[in-house]
Amino acid sequence: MRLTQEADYALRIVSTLAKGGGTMDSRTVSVKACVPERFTVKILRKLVLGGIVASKKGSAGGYMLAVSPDEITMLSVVELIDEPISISRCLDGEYECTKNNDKSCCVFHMIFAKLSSGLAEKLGSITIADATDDSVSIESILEKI
Amino acid sequence: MRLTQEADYALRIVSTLAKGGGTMDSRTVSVKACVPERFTVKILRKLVLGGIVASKKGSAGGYMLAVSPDEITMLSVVELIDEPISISRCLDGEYECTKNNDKSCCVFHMIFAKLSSGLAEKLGSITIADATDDSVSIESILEKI
DNA sequence: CTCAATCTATACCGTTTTGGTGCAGTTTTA
DNA sequence: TAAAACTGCACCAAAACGGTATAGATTGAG
Repeated sequence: MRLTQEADYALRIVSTLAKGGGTMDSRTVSVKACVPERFTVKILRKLVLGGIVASKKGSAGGYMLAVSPDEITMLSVVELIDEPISISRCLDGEYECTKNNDKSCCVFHMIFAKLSSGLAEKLGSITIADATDDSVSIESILEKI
Repeated sequence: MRLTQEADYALRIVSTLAKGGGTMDSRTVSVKACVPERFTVKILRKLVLGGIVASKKGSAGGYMLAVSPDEITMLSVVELIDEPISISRCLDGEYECTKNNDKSCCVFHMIFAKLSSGLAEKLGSITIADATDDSVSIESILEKI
Protein backbone atom coordinates (compact mmCIF):
# COMPACT_ATOMS: atom_id res chain seq x y z
CA MET A 1 0.00 0.00 0.00
CA ARG A 2 2.65 2.44 -0.86
CA LEU A 3 4.19 4.51 -3.54
CA THR A 4 7.12 2.98 -5.32
CA GLN A 5 10.58 4.18 -4.49
CA GLU A 6 10.76 5.39 -8.06
CA ALA A 7 7.78 7.71 -7.69
CA ASP A 8 9.22 8.99 -4.45
CA TYR A 9 12.51 9.68 -6.20
CA ALA A 10 10.67 11.39 -9.03
CA LEU A 11 9.11 13.85 -6.61
CA ARG A 12 12.51 14.67 -5.20
CA ILE A 13 14.00 15.02 -8.64
CA VAL A 14 11.32 17.40 -9.84
CA SER A 15 11.61 19.32 -6.62
CA THR A 16 15.38 19.51 -7.08
CA LEU A 17 14.96 20.92 -10.56
CA ALA A 18 12.40 23.39 -9.28
CA LYS A 19 14.77 24.66 -6.63
CA GLY A 20 17.68 24.79 -9.05
CA GLY A 21 15.77 27.04 -11.36
CA GLY A 22 17.77 26.58 -14.54
CA THR A 23 19.40 23.74 -16.41
CA MET A 24 21.04 20.98 -14.43
CA ASP A 25 22.91 17.93 -15.70
CA SER A 26 21.81 14.49 -14.59
CA ARG A 27 24.78 13.93 -12.34
CA THR A 28 24.08 17.08 -10.39
CA VAL A 29 20.42 16.18 -10.11
CA SER A 30 21.37 12.74 -8.87
CA VAL A 31 23.66 14.12 -6.20
CA LYS A 32 21.25 16.81 -5.04
CA ALA A 33 18.27 14.49 -4.98
CA CYS A 34 20.20 11.61 -3.41
CA VAL A 35 19.08 9.20 -6.09
CA PRO A 36 21.42 6.66 -7.76
CA GLU A 37 22.85 8.19 -10.91
CA ARG A 38 21.67 5.78 -13.58
CA PHE A 39 18.30 5.54 -11.94
CA THR A 40 18.07 9.31 -11.94
CA VAL A 41 18.62 9.33 -15.66
CA LYS A 42 15.95 6.71 -16.17
CA ILE A 43 13.43 8.68 -14.15
CA LEU A 44 14.36 11.93 -15.85
CA ARG A 45 13.65 10.25 -19.17
CA LYS A 46 10.14 9.39 -18.06
CA LEU A 47 9.60 12.91 -16.83
CA VAL A 48 10.78 14.28 -20.17
CA LEU A 49 8.50 11.94 -22.12
CA GLY A 50 5.69 12.92 -19.77
CA GLY A 51 6.21 16.56 -20.58
CA ILE A 52 7.09 17.66 -17.07
CA VAL A 53 10.79 18.10 -17.73
CA ALA A 54 12.64 19.38 -20.78
CA SER A 55 16.10 18.28 -21.81
CA LYS A 56 18.90 19.72 -23.82
CA LYS A 57 21.54 17.56 -25.41
CA GLY A 58 25.18 18.28 -25.96
CA SER A 59 27.78 19.74 -23.69
CA ALA A 60 26.26 22.40 -21.46
CA GLY A 61 23.05 20.47 -21.86
CA GLY A 62 20.92 19.11 -19.06
CA TYR A 63 17.44 19.06 -17.66
CA MET A 64 15.04 21.76 -16.62
CA LEU A 65 11.36 21.94 -15.77
CA ALA A 66 9.20 22.10 -18.86
CA VAL A 67 6.41 23.86 -17.02
CA SER A 68 6.17 26.14 -14.04
CA PRO A 69 6.40 24.37 -10.65
CA ASP A 70 2.99 25.65 -9.69
CA GLU A 71 1.50 23.80 -12.61
CA ILE A 72 3.03 20.47 -11.63
CA THR A 73 1.04 18.58 -9.04
CA MET A 74 2.26 15.70 -6.94
CA LEU A 75 -0.39 13.62 -8.63
CA SER A 76 0.93 14.28 -12.11
CA VAL A 77 4.44 13.26 -11.09
CA VAL A 78 3.32 10.16 -9.25
CA GLU A 79 0.98 8.99 -11.98
CA LEU A 80 3.67 9.45 -14.56
CA ILE A 81 5.80 6.89 -12.76
CA ASP A 82 3.37 4.56 -11.06
CA GLU A 83 0.06 3.42 -12.41
CA PRO A 84 -2.91 5.65 -11.74
CA ILE A 85 -3.74 5.86 -8.05
CA SER A 86 -6.05 2.97 -7.30
CA ILE A 87 -6.22 1.24 -3.98
CA SER A 88 -8.04 -1.87 -5.11
CA ARG A 89 -7.44 -3.73 -8.32
CA CYS A 90 -11.19 -4.13 -8.61
CA LEU A 91 -11.11 -0.61 -9.96
CA ASP A 92 -9.01 -1.45 -12.98
CA GLY A 93 -10.82 -1.85 -16.22
CA GLU A 94 -9.08 -5.11 -17.04
CA TYR A 95 -9.77 -6.78 -13.75
CA GLU A 96 -13.07 -8.55 -13.47
CA CYS A 97 -14.18 -8.69 -9.86
CA THR A 98 -14.88 -12.28 -8.97
CA LYS A 99 -17.22 -11.47 -6.16
CA ASN A 100 -20.51 -9.69 -6.52
CA ASN A 101 -22.00 -9.07 -3.16
CA ASP A 102 -25.61 -8.44 -2.33
CA LYS A 103 -25.20 -4.71 -2.31
CA SER A 104 -25.42 -3.57 -5.95
CA CYS A 105 -21.82 -4.51 -6.77
CA CYS A 106 -19.00 -5.19 -4.40
CA VAL A 107 -19.19 -2.87 -1.39
CA PHE A 108 -15.47 -2.86 -0.90
CA HIS A 109 -15.10 -1.84 -4.53
CA MET A 110 -17.05 1.26 -4.02
CA ILE A 111 -15.37 2.14 -0.79
CA PHE A 112 -11.93 1.78 -2.32
CA ALA A 113 -13.00 3.72 -5.36
CA LYS A 114 -13.99 6.64 -3.21
CA LEU A 115 -10.85 6.43 -1.12
CA SER A 116 -8.71 6.30 -4.24
CA SER A 117 -10.30 9.29 -5.83
CA GLY A 118 -10.09 11.19 -2.59
CA LEU A 119 -6.40 10.45 -2.39
CA ALA A 120 -5.81 11.41 -5.99
CA GLU A 121 -7.68 14.64 -5.47
CA LYS A 122 -5.50 15.54 -2.53
CA LEU A 123 -2.30 14.74 -4.36
CA GLY A 124 -3.62 16.77 -7.24
CA SER A 125 -4.09 19.78 -5.01
CA ILE A 126 -0.47 20.05 -3.97
CA THR A 127 1.98 21.53 -6.44
CA ILE A 128 5.73 21.24 -6.62
CA ALA A 129 5.80 24.96 -5.98
CA ASP A 130 3.98 24.36 -2.67
CA ALA A 131 6.56 21.80 -1.69
CA THR A 132 9.48 23.88 -2.83
CA ASP A 133 8.79 27.53 -2.05
CA ASP A 134 9.92 28.56 1.38
CA SER A 135 7.12 31.07 1.44
CA VAL A 136 4.60 28.24 1.64
CA SER A 137 4.42 26.77 5.13
CA ILE A 138 4.10 23.07 5.70
CA GLU A 139 1.13 23.75 7.92
CA SER A 140 -0.75 25.42 5.11
CA ILE A 141 -0.11 22.44 2.86
CA LEU A 142 -1.19 19.92 5.47
CA GLU A 143 -4.28 21.95 6.21
CA LYS A 144 -5.77 21.36 2.84
CA ILE A 145 -5.43 17.60 2.77
CA MET B 1 -0.26 1.90 -4.59
CA ARG B 2 -2.78 -0.70 -3.85
CA LEU B 3 -3.92 -3.25 -1.39
CA THR B 4 -2.63 -6.75 -1.96
CA GLN B 5 -4.98 -9.30 -3.41
CA GLU B 6 -4.61 -11.14 -0.14
CA ALA B 7 -5.98 -8.25 1.92
CA ASP B 8 -8.81 -7.89 -0.54
CA TYR B 9 -9.58 -11.60 -0.17
CA ALA B 10 -9.41 -11.28 3.61
CA LEU B 11 -12.12 -8.66 3.57
CA ARG B 12 -14.33 -10.92 1.50
CA ILE B 13 -13.62 -13.87 3.74
CA VAL B 14 -14.48 -12.01 6.91
CA SER B 15 -17.56 -10.63 5.25
CA THR B 16 -18.54 -14.15 4.17
CA LEU B 17 -18.21 -15.41 7.73
CA ALA B 18 -20.23 -12.45 8.98
CA LYS B 19 -23.06 -13.23 6.59
CA GLY B 20 -22.93 -16.92 7.36
CA GLY B 21 -23.44 -16.29 11.02
CA GLY B 22 -22.25 -19.59 12.43
CA THR B 23 -19.42 -22.02 11.82
CA MET B 24 -18.25 -22.60 8.29
CA ASP B 25 -15.55 -24.96 7.03
CA SER B 26 -12.73 -23.59 4.93
CA ARG B 27 -13.97 -25.13 1.71
CA THR B 28 -17.34 -23.47 2.04
CA VAL B 29 -15.71 -20.16 2.86
CA SER B 30 -13.48 -20.52 -0.17
CA VAL B 31 -16.41 -21.19 -2.48
CA LYS B 32 -18.59 -18.41 -1.10
CA ALA B 33 -15.82 -15.86 -1.07
CA CYS B 34 -14.47 -16.91 -4.47
CA VAL B 35 -10.96 -17.30 -3.15
CA PRO B 36 -8.68 -20.23 -4.08
CA GLU B 37 -9.07 -22.94 -1.47
CA ARG B 38 -5.54 -23.30 -0.14
CA PHE B 39 -5.12 -19.56 -0.14
CA THR B 40 -8.35 -19.24 1.82
CA VAL B 41 -6.95 -21.51 4.47
CA LYS B 42 -3.77 -19.50 4.65
CA ILE B 43 -5.66 -16.26 5.08
CA LEU B 44 -8.03 -17.78 7.63
CA ARG B 45 -5.01 -18.80 9.64
CA LYS B 46 -3.79 -15.22 9.79
CA LEU B 47 -7.23 -14.05 10.79
CA VAL B 48 -7.34 -16.63 13.57
CA LEU B 49 -3.92 -15.66 14.87
CA GLY B 50 -4.99 -12.04 14.67
CA GLY B 51 -7.98 -12.74 16.87
CA ILE B 52 -10.61 -11.78 14.34
CA VAL B 53 -11.70 -15.31 13.55
CA ALA B 54 -12.05 -18.35 15.80
CA SER B 55 -11.56 -21.93 14.66
CA LYS B 56 -12.73 -25.29 15.79
CA LYS B 57 -10.87 -28.45 14.88
CA GLY B 58 -12.22 -31.87 14.13
CA SER B 59 -15.19 -33.03 12.10
CA ALA B 60 -17.99 -30.53 12.28
CA GLY B 61 -15.29 -27.97 12.93
CA GLY B 62 -14.70 -24.82 10.98
CA TYR B 63 -14.31 -21.09 11.29
CA MET B 64 -16.45 -18.38 12.79
CA LEU B 65 -16.00 -14.72 13.71
CA ALA B 66 -14.29 -14.31 17.04
CA VAL B 67 -15.84 -10.92 17.62
CA SER B 68 -19.00 -9.18 16.51
CA PRO B 69 -18.91 -7.81 12.94
CA ASP B 70 -19.50 -4.31 14.19
CA GLU B 71 -16.28 -4.48 16.15
CA ILE B 72 -14.21 -5.48 13.14
CA THR B 73 -13.07 -2.57 11.03
CA MET B 74 -11.76 -2.75 7.49
CA LEU B 75 -8.54 -1.34 8.86
CA SER B 76 -8.04 -4.15 11.33
CA VAL B 77 -8.52 -6.75 8.63
CA VAL B 78 -6.27 -5.03 6.14
CA GLU B 79 -3.50 -4.35 8.61
CA LEU B 80 -3.56 -7.94 9.74
CA ILE B 81 -2.65 -9.02 6.22
CA ASP B 82 -0.65 -6.18 4.74
CA GLU B 83 1.79 -4.00 6.56
CA PRO B 84 0.37 -1.00 8.37
CA ILE B 85 -1.10 1.54 5.99
CA SER B 86 1.75 3.80 4.94
CA ILE B 87 1.94 5.47 1.60
CA SER B 88 5.59 6.37 1.69
CA ARG B 89 8.34 4.18 3.01
CA CYS B 90 9.83 7.26 4.61
CA LEU B 91 7.26 6.70 7.30
CA ASP B 92 8.61 3.36 8.38
CA GLY B 93 10.77 3.35 11.46
CA GLU B 94 13.47 1.32 9.78
CA TYR B 95 13.81 3.47 6.73
CA GLU B 96 16.08 6.44 7.04
CA CYS B 97 15.10 9.15 4.64
CA THR B 98 18.08 10.05 2.52
CA LYS B 99 16.88 13.50 1.68
CA ASN B 100 16.38 16.26 4.16
CA ASN B 101 14.86 19.22 2.47
CA ASP B 102 14.92 22.80 3.61
CA LYS B 103 11.54 22.58 5.22
CA SER B 104 12.08 21.04 8.69
CA CYS B 105 12.27 17.47 7.40
CA CYS B 106 11.17 16.12 4.08
CA VAL B 107 7.99 17.85 2.92
CA PHE B 108 6.79 14.84 1.02
CA HIS B 109 7.24 12.80 4.17
CA MET B 110 4.85 14.88 6.08
CA ILE B 111 2.32 15.03 3.30
CA PHE B 112 2.33 11.27 2.91
CA ALA B 113 2.16 10.81 6.64
CA LYS B 114 -1.00 12.85 6.80
CA LEU B 115 -2.51 11.12 3.80
CA SER B 116 -1.69 7.73 5.28
CA SER B 117 -3.22 8.47 8.62
CA GLY B 118 -6.27 9.94 6.95
CA LEU B 119 -6.70 6.80 4.93
CA ALA B 120 -6.23 4.57 7.94
CA GLU B 121 -8.74 6.60 9.88
CA LYS B 122 -11.32 6.16 7.17
CA LEU B 123 -10.73 2.44 6.87
CA GLY B 124 -10.98 2.28 10.62
CA SER B 125 -14.38 3.90 10.57
CA ILE B 126 -16.03 1.24 8.44
CA THR B 127 -16.96 -2.02 10.08
CA ILE B 128 -17.65 -5.39 8.57
CA ALA B 129 -21.16 -4.99 9.86
CA ASP B 130 -21.52 -1.84 7.74
CA ALA B 131 -20.39 -3.71 4.69
CA THR B 132 -22.53 -6.73 5.42
CA ASP B 133 -25.83 -5.57 6.86
CA ASP B 134 -28.43 -4.87 4.26
CA SER B 135 -29.91 -2.27 6.57
CA VAL B 136 -26.84 -0.10 6.05
CA SER B 137 -26.93 1.69 2.72
CA ILE B 138 -23.85 2.09 0.60
CA GLU B 139 -24.55 5.78 0.42
CA SER B 140 -24.34 6.15 4.16
CA ILE B 141 -21.01 4.36 4.17
CA LEU B 142 -19.59 6.46 1.37
CA GLU B 143 -20.80 9.62 3.03
CA LYS B 144 -18.51 9.25 5.96
CA ILE B 145 -15.31 8.75 4.02
C1' DC C 1 -12.37 -47.05 19.57
C1' DT C 2 -11.40 -45.65 15.30
C1' DC C 3 -11.58 -43.15 11.30
C1' DA C 4 -12.97 -39.40 8.57
C1' DA C 5 -13.29 -34.53 8.66
C1' DT C 6 -11.14 -30.59 9.71
C1' DC C 7 -7.81 -27.40 11.24
C1' DT C 8 -2.41 -26.40 11.77
C1' DA C 9 2.27 -25.73 10.45
C1' DT C 10 5.74 -25.17 7.40
C1' DA C 11 7.90 -25.27 3.33
C1' DC C 12 8.08 -24.57 -1.38
C1' DC C 13 7.52 -22.44 -6.04
C1' DG C 14 6.81 -19.79 -10.36
C1' DT C 15 5.88 -15.07 -11.95
C1' DT C 16 5.88 -10.29 -11.70
C1' DT C 17 7.48 -6.09 -9.89
C1' DT C 18 10.96 -3.33 -8.18
C1' DG C 19 15.11 -1.09 -8.02
C1' DG C 20 18.96 -0.63 -10.36
C1' DT C 21 23.12 -1.06 -13.81
C1' DG C 22 25.65 -1.12 -18.42
C1' DC C 23 26.68 0.15 -22.79
C1' DA C 24 26.55 1.62 -27.38
C1' DG C 25 24.87 5.33 -29.69
C1' DT C 26 23.55 10.45 -30.96
C1' DT C 27 23.65 15.32 -30.51
C1' DT C 28 25.55 19.62 -29.38
C1' DT C 29 28.87 23.08 -28.62
C1' DA C 30 33.09 24.82 -26.98
C1' DT D 1 36.70 17.50 -33.52
C1' DA D 2 36.40 15.84 -29.17
C1' DA D 3 34.31 16.10 -24.83
C1' DA D 4 30.04 16.57 -22.49
C1' DA D 5 25.55 15.49 -22.38
C1' DC D 6 21.37 13.13 -23.32
C1' DT D 7 18.93 8.64 -25.48
C1' DG D 8 17.52 3.99 -26.09
C1' DC D 9 17.81 -0.62 -24.94
C1' DA D 10 18.92 -4.49 -22.77
C1' DC D 11 19.99 -6.76 -18.84
C1' DC D 12 20.01 -8.30 -13.89
C1' DA D 13 19.30 -9.60 -8.90
C1' DA D 14 16.31 -9.48 -5.13
C1' DA D 15 12.00 -9.09 -3.12
C1' DA D 16 7.08 -9.41 -3.15
C1' DC D 17 3.06 -11.71 -4.61
C1' DG D 18 -0.15 -15.17 -5.30
C1' DG D 19 -0.67 -19.64 -4.75
C1' DT D 20 0.24 -24.81 -3.85
C1' DA D 21 1.78 -29.14 -1.36
C1' DT D 22 2.25 -32.09 2.26
C1' DA D 23 2.51 -34.02 6.62
C1' DG D 24 0.70 -33.84 11.11
C1' DA D 25 -2.55 -32.89 15.05
C1' DT D 26 -7.22 -32.78 16.85
C1' DT D 27 -11.93 -33.62 17.30
C1' DG D 28 -16.33 -35.86 17.08
C1' DA D 29 -19.50 -39.14 14.90
C1' DG D 30 -20.62 -43.71 14.48
